[in-house]
Amino acid sequence: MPDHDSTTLLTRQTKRRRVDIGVKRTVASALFSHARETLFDSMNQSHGPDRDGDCSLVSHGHGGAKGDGEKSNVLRKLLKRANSYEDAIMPFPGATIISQLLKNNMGKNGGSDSGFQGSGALSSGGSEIHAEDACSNSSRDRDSPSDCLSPGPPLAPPPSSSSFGRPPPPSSLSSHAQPLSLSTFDLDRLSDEHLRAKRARVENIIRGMSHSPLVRPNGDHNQESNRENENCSNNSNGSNDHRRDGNGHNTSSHNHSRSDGPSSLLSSPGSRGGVVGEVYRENKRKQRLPQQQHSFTQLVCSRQEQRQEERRQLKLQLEDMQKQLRQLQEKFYQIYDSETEEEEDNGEGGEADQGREREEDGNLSEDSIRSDGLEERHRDRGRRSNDELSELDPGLFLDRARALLREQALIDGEMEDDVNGREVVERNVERVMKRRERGGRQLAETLKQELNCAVSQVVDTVVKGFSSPKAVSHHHGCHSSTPAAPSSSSNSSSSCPPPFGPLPSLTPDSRFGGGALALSMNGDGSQTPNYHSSTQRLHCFGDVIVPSPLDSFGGLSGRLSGVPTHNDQTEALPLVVRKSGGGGGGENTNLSLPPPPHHPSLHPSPLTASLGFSPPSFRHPFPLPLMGYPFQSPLSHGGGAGYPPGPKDHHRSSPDSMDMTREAVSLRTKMASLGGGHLSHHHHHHHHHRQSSPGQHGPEALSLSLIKSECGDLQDMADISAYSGSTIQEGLSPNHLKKAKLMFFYTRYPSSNMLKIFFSDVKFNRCITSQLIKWFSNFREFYYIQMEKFARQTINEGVTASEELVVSRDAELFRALNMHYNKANDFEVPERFLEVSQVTLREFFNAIVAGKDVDPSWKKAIYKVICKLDSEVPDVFKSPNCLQELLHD
DNA sequence: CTACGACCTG
DNA sequence: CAGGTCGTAG
Repeated sequence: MPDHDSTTLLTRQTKRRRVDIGVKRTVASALFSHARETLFDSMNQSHGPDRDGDCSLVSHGHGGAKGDGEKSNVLRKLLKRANSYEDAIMPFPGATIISQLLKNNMGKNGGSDSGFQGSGALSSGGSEIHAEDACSNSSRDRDSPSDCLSPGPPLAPPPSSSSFGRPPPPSSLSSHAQPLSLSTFDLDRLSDEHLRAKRARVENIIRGMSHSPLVRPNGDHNQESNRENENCSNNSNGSNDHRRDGNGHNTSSHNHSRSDGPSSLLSSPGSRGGVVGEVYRENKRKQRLPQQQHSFTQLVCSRQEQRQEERRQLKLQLEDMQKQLRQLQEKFYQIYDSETEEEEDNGEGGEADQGREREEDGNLSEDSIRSDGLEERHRDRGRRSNDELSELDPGLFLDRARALLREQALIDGEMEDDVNGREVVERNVERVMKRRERGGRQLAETLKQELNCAVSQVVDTVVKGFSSPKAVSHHHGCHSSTPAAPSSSSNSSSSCPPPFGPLPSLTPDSRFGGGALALSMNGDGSQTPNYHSSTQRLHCFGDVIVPSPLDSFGGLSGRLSGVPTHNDQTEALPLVVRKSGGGGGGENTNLSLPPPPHHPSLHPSPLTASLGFSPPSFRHPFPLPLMGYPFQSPLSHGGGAGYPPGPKDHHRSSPDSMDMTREAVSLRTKMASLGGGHLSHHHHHHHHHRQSSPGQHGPEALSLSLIKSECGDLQDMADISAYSGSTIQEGLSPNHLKKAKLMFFYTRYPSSNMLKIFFSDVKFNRCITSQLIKWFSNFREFYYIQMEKFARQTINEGVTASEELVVSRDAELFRALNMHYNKANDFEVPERFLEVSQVTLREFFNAIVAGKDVDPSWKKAIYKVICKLDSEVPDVFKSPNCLQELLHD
């Protein structure tokens, strides 16, 4: 028998080789990348002119394109300087504006806490920003001939190294530190007097800005300045350096040590090093020197003032928005809290798990949980006070959100970034509106996310335009090399998932079991569908996952010293997440996915924005409970025994068992399971399930969904999400699987129509259908394998006549089959199945004996025969409760 | 092009 | 069991 097998196998094996793992992903990513590109383009366009304008401002009279470039550089330097000052003032230079805003809002609760969060945001967001800026800078530099090194390699490496090097370092501080080192640019030529005067002015301005609302345009500036420093300051022995000894001394020698981690905190951004770098700098200097300091100062000042004005306005707007957001969030949280409490009872038990579940609930599956409790919420609504209701009303929400978004968009427009921002906003709004029509509640959920995303995006965009109008690179030279797919996918996922920080961060934690750490992550990563190289993934994890979780969870975990009230966290989280999530933060959410940040993609704002709206499905934080959940578990223990739903879930939940692949694989099932438990009858179960599952699976689900948006089409996803929220439950549960197995005793080749009839309790979509079909396909596979195996076995045993073959209930073959399709043995296998099995076995036997198995497709004939042996499936199977009825017998 | 099935792989 | 590929049929 072995001979046959081997031959056939060999003949067949020649073909398949998986080249690409992510076809579907490609599609999604393509979308993202496209969006991103669009964004970038628009950004560039808008900024390009802007840039020139800026230059003109400065350079008028001094003439010459070169002059412009030089001046702009000077300006940048000045700005940088200002930023550096700010940094000194600001606890977390790297923090994004949003985070700053958050801090402000949270300010009441406590500086320390807010600070912490900010730092968290910084770690992830900051790095990204840096990277982005680096990219833009590099490109920009290229523009000016004299100013830069050749476009190629020299420039490219630094950015990437910085981006990669930074995050990994355990302490988020490292990221902060970078910005600080900015001071080392070469203004050596400038006289001290001038410098001081300038500094004083800038400082004043900045202080003023920083004092009130922490909003500061630096985020990008820092990055930019960093870049600048890298480019120009390396050789500066600088008079400037005296202020920051740390920076000065480490200029060239320590530059590369950034990646080393903490030690590099104060080190300057790194020189491109080498002779080339020196030459490059020299050129720069020469260009700049000729310029007149005075005019510079004035120009700079005026420029600064203008900016300040704009900033102030922006600031105000942002603050407003933040407040509104906060309100919304609070509302949500209120609801959420109440719900969670209700559901809390479900607690699955183990103390050990408690902690984790909590975390997950808090962070990760907030949304999911909520979505689960949609129905309950509805009821709750009735109980809630009117004002709350009004607040919660989706319509109101939407309106408000719209207004906010529009406002922001307008602002953006002023800033010249509007095109993109607006589009993004509008799109988001539109989407929101669409959803509204679909399902009220879900909407709210989504809206929340949308708002966060949109706001963050807009803010980012605006800020960016502000802080680094010139920084806008034509292109992300760095990115170019990056695979669009990965970054896009990750981004997409990230962009929205983190409606409230928790989601993203949680994933990582839960997934890796908190203690997992980078190492374990790596392992997991490898299993995950390949989005990026393992290395990249690792980086991502290190970057995103580690830092953000801590920060975001700080409150929950209690790691943070003065964890403020729950509310505080909620507020802060979203922002934090947003930052990270939005730009790179998204990565958090994706966590599992390769974060865009690492890649050159680093474009925080643009990417985020684009991602934000792209895949609606991604945004859904739905728990996507695994199929593991028997709606009847409570009712029928018997059924449960066979497929212990609980166990499965637990198993998956456990960090060790976390098998990305499996998880990913089961996406469809999970999605289906969303509604799975639900069946009209047992709402309780359903809820219970959800609760437990969301926490446990939330992360996976998210990542999965992201990974395989496949199920597809956005359409499907949307449908699913809709279902989850609505009464129409959809999804395949373990019970469905069991039912399918039992049905296999009657039919081996059920038509899709039949499946629809017999799984009427499932909302059918492409995914579900294909999944069911796949199930039966798998059943058949097993069935035929067994048949062939036993046929060969009997042949080997010397049986010569197929007539001797009889399949009885005590036959080994039957036992094997029964074990597979009726493990619990609680179902009486129809006699017909025995007959069919016997026929099949004999067919195989005869075919093998006849030597037909040499033909690669020798089984087809058998299939043809067997497919005609399907019998009617009892009507009982049409009932959703069939399992109970059948098994009880 | 989609749908479906077989086959292979994990 | 699910994912993927490939081949085929409509």
